[in-house]
Amino acid sequence: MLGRALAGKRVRDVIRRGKWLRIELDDGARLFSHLGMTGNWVQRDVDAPKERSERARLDLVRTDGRRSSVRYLDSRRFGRLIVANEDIAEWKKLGPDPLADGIDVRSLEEALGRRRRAVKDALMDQSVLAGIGNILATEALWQARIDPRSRSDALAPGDVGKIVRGLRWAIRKELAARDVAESEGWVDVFSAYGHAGEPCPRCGSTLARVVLAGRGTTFCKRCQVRRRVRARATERHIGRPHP
DNA sequence: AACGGAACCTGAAAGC
DNA sequence: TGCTTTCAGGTTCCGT
Repeated sequence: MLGRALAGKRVRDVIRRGKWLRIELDDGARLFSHLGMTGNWVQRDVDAPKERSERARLDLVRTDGRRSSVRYLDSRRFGRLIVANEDIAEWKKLGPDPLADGIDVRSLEEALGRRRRAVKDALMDQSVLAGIGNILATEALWQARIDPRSRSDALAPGDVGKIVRGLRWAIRKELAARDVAESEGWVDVFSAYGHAGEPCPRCGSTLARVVLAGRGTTFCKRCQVRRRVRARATERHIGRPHP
């Protein structure tokens, strides 16, 4: 399956957008990889034995002539590996990638203003921004002092700017933690994520946990303020005096 | 169209 | 010491 489509070919390009990786081969075939929750690519010796959660391996010859083996590990099997001859739909519908493209406040404002879902849910929509998941959305909204349950279209002027700064802060923090952890283990640099029941690092109030769009969501009820849609009277609701 | 909830899996940690 | 429950960095499908 994978082997048949890939064997003997040369890797032309590897790029990441959001949570997807695209490995392009010299004949135009592409291998798409999504890690799901527990997926990971690791490098091993060519002779290294198969590991418990190993789902795939690519053995290759590097440009310096050395042989190398990369293994795809994924205990929960939520990740995906897809071979195709053109870009897959999941790839094509990805929104701007914060690192590759930057975040444009105006277009994010527009995308969020079109949705009525909870703002945290909207931020995790991969067509809004590529790569934002539960951690970054949770941390960014904590930093922005916005209640994650606020409706996306209820954000006030200036809120999207705060969210963008929150996202940049969260991404920078997470990348720095990655460097420290050196791919092994997990460094907890989070202010809210995973700290439900503990004091908010900013105001000391106890962090709350709710479920939003099926995902655990931690936030501070005191300093993350809920935005509400302004109650706007429409002609249907007012104007005509009852007889 | 858009929402909530369940399903897909395995494993670690907490609860009893 | 077990046995059960809960939770997990994500996405997709299904019913309302």
